[in-house]
Amino acid sequence: MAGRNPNQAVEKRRQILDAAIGTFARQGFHACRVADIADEAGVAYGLVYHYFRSKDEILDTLFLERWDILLDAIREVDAGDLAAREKLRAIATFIVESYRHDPDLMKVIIVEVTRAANSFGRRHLGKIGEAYELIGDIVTKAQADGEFKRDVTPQFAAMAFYGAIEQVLTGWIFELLPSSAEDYPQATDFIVETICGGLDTSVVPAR
Amino acid sequence: MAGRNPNQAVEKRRQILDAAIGTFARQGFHACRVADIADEAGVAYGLVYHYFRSKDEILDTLFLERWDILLDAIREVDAGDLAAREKLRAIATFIVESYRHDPDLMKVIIVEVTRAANSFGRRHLGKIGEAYELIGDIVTKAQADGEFKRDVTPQFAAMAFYGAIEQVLTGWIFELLPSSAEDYPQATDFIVETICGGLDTSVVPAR
DNA sequence: GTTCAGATTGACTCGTCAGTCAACCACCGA
DNA sequence: TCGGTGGTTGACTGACGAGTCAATCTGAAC
Repeated sequence: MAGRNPNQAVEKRRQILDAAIGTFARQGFHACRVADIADEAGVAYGLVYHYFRSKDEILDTLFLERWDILLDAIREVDAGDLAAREKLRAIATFIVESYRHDPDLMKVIIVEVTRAANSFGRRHLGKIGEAYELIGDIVTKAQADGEFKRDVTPQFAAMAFYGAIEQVLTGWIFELLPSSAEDYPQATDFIVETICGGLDTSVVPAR
Repeated sequence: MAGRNPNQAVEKRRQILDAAIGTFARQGFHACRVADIADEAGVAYGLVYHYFRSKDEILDTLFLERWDILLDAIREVDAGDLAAREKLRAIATFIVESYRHDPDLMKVIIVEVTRAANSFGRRHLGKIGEAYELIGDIVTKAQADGEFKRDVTPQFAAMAFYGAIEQVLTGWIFELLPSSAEDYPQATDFIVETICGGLDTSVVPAR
């Protein structure tokens, strides 16, 4: 099963990454030992270091793999010609669906990287900030078009939007919010409705 | 300077707590050693263990001290008879002012506890959740009064509101958002305006 | 069948740090 | 002045876990 076949090396690497997702999600990055990852992957301790330089590199890999997909998704949404509200809905949907599809991975990314900017995420602050900027760009355009009002800075609007999403995911992760199948699309609606339409009764004709 | 005077014991304890705020904020909870806290407090290593059972207990103390103040503040706001939007504004103001007044402490609380629900914050999930519930109560009442529309669950609205605030603070903490003196009240306005009024142009008469 | 590169193994090393503890000291009351 | 309570000290211990490495295995190539 040796290195002649490059696919098998890739698979072993993947196997370790997948084990790491589970282990990080269950125990947290700091609490889990490399031995736990190796055990879960059904692989010897040393092999982890054949494929990765360090425990950190495993988490880096998991984060970057997924975050780049998110950034691409946002860029693609932005490039389309939907209304701003629909663009934000598409982004919220993408993130919520990512969570529904692989909650452990999203938990690791949010808990250990995105919301751990002090310890681990510091290294990725730039990458994380790119997402905020892309969302801000959407708001900027919407304000120029008159679709969004101008009294909130795009930067702050982006933070409010992203923060609301992440908070809801965090609520699911730690079981502070209900998360049955029908809650996912509903939560997406709630977030978009709150951020775009606001909570006030006002005159908004609703979605 | 010994224990006869109980005030001096309290002061020493405080001295260690204050040193811990600085050290945790600068290096992060995991990266900083108990020796760093002792050094910063100008105190011998062992004395830290005279006043606290463990490193964890120091962080617990910092968090609980401050979070209880926040919960009280929210309860007090809720008990008043302001309009819901003004209640939310008062809460946002309180949190933002807390940050302005002691950014290091708020950084520690947010980065090491609130947003670290997996490692450290797990122990305080209940306490943290109380804040969400209190905010949710405000929304519930506002919906009953017709001030807020009913198509967003109070729970989700609370998460969106709190998430937006925390995200903005995080932006300040990691210098992803401008944070000069005039940005604080403005940010408060932005958050309240976004969550209550929404980003849409619509017919909202502005704040 | 032999060779060999690369995969795989897991016992071991080595640094780190939270927490302990025995000694020391400062102040108060008698 | 002396005894003692309790604050204060910092060297030491013990556990733990990331990362190393020499030995072993595997299968492709010839």
